[in-house]
Amino acid sequence: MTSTASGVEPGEIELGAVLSALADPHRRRVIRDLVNDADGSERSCTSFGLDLSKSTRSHHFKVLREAGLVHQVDRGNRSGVTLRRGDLDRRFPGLLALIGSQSSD
Amino acid sequence: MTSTASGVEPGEIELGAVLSALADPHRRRVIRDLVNDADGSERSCTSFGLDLSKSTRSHHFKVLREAGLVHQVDRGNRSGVTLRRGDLDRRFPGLLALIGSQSSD
DNA sequence: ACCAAGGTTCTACTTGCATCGTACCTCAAC
DNA sequence: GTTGAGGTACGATGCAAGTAGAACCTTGGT
Repeated sequence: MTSTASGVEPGEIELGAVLSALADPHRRRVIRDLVNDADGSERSCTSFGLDLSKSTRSHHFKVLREAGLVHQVDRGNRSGVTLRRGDLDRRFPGLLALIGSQSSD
Repeated sequence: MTSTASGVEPGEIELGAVLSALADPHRRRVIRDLVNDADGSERSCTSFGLDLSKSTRSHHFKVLREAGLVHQVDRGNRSGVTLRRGDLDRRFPGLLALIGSQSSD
């Protein structure tokens, strides 16, 4: 029903949760791709080419969502994942640029 | 014997390891304190007020060392911990500033 | 010479986390 | 309306990580 879906408040984003989320290579790859996408672009969970079972993939997006890194819009069929660029740049300036600039490690 | 003690090469510092290291609150606190210290200042492991057993404390400094975040000089009695500010700023610009600016979360 | 304090290593325990399979839901397409 | 694909939730499992205690080493201070 196009709800905003379980994300923390902009002011509640915690550095520990963000760093834990970004410590995982798969999740970091998702964020890197989103950073380098056009601003506000919406992608589905499967579009990142993660080589994982779909339950594991869903889990990782839940972590990203609960850490406050992405918004996820329920479109019934698929789900629209967007980077919370504004909130993140405001709270952790330079972080997204850093993630986006890394080649793959 | 004042050896340089098990640190990765400047070019070998990996973002994943750094983020994993910083995901832990205790380790993040150590780095935050070091960032806000005078440049190149050397501190002992106990000087950070970590409420942990000394074996656990030693473990955390090993993680920081192996991730490339700190150098540790063996002075026999105590140990001199220093932040690898130059290497880190060069490789991950903005990261240390980010950690240093966080109050405590 | 002794003792206390700072560190490291080893071992062990416990918790957390990544992973997957299954079941279930929603919608788009045929 | 049935099927298939995208997602979520739950339960189970296996490995990684945080924690601490004990034994040991080194050195500064008494």
